[in-house]
Amino acid sequence: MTEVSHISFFEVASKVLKALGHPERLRIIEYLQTGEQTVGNIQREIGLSQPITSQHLRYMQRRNILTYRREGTKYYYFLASDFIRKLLDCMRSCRLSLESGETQLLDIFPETKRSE
Amino acid sequence: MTEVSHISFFEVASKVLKALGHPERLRIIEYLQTGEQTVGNIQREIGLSQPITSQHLRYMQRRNILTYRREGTKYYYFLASDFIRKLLDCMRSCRLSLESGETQLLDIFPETKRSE
DNA sequence: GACATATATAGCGAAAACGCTATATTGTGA
DNA sequence: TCACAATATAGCGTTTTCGCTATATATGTC
Repeated sequence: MTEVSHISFFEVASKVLKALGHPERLRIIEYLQTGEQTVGNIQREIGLSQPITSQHLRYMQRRNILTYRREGTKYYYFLASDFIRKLLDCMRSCRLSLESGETQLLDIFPETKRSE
Repeated sequence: MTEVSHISFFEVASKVLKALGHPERLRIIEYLQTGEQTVGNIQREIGLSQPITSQHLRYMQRRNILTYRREGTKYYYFLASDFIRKLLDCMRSCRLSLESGETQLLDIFPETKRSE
């Protein structure tokens, strides 16, 4: 019974959000939604170097977003909790709302050049 | 018609998530869900110093999460887009799922001491 | 034991975030 | 014009990210 009760939702949520605030990590997380994967598979799927992949995975594992299971020399990483899965559901919902045009956000990348 | 089409959802989303990955900023955002507020009100509500408050607001404004409106010497900040509002809805849904016990996440704060 | 495979870890430099103190800017009213 | 109120900005030191290269570790195979 870990007593985390005095830590507010904001502390917890912000920590998770921060950990997901990286494009490659988001891609990894989404990839893992279909189930556990080895480091090698993740690496090839996302297109990252081996150390970078490993570092992102470890980063998220330390923050309890991922866990892993070992089998011989292979490491299978997977989503650590239903909460993360719930969050991913939310993300997908937001994504759809964006892509359908239901909502939009103006110029998250204002540095984007037009016609160059 | 800004052409952001070649920038994937992951880039956009991660940028927003990163910006929200801070407890005080989350609090601010949630506070603004009820409508626009002056810097002073936000500052008092969240309990931050004036410069810190201003900096967080500017940080989020630069990332197009907030916008402001000026009236005399007062600055009214408010949520910049429906997408952000949608995201907040998702957050609330996740929050409820956490608090109701429907989902949980184990030890996001492992450094938390027990009985000390 | 030699070697390959799969993955983790260390170390490093550049960049960004963070919180703080001090100061500048701008509008308002006497 | 002077002073005040509301807010922004600058500058600084510390910490955290980030991506990279190089190396270590552990397991399986011959």
